[in-house]
Amino acid sequence: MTDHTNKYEQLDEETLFMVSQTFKALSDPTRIRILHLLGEKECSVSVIAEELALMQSTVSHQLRFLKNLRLVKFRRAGTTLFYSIDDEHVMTLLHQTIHHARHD
Amino acid sequence: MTDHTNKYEQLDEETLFMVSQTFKALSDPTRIRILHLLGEKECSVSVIAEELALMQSTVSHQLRFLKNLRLVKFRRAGTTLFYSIDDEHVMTLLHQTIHHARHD
DNA sequence: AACATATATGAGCATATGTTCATATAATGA
DNA sequence: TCATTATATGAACATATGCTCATATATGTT
Repeated sequence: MTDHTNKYEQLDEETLFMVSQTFKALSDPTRIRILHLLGEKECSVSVIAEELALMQSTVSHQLRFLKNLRLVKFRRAGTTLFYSIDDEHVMTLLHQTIHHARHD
Repeated sequence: MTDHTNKYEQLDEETLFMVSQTFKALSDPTRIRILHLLGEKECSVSVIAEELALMQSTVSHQLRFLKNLRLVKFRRAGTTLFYSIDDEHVMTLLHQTIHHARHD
């Protein structure tokens, strides 16, 4: 027999954690600006800092955060590290939301 | 002439704020659980508290937060308030991200 | 090796966030 | 009106967050 009591199915702990982490990454203006810039072009830390008028330290801290969540990756060229997007799905979320914010 | 310097176009302040607010709403496990439940069915405050094992006060505070951002709405029936989803776009973001979290 | 350049990191600080407790408000019924 | 039920609210508190400063690390150059 099919269960017709229709009890609500909770989100499991692990999914809940992953989902909240993903949205947390996108909830800070600085991180949004960094991701949006990296969506346009691969950038070094210093270029990000310059384009967005942020302290090098601030950028570096936020890049570590984004790297831990595997939203960005980097390649080394001498002493310079070039960062780029590593999660297209999250960029899709970002672009959808930017579009939504602008057209409502 | 077209500008070939290809300067990066910043996100404007207002968009940045709206986008970060939207993601902030989705960045907390309690709010995610509430929204996910309301996505299944319209619920009173006390039912939400019971189903999710949360204090009535906690639910009420979070509902105020979500109501301020117009993510939920409510209708009154006597002393009971029935809350429901008021932003399908944000629910789409949530469901996409849940799906993504589960299938990677 | 000594130095310069690019980036990373830890500590300290101010602010933001989420929960709980106690209480207020609102609608209903006796 | 008084009591009851459902919800909202403010204060207090603990924790999380993001920035800045100072400094460490890593690579390349002379």
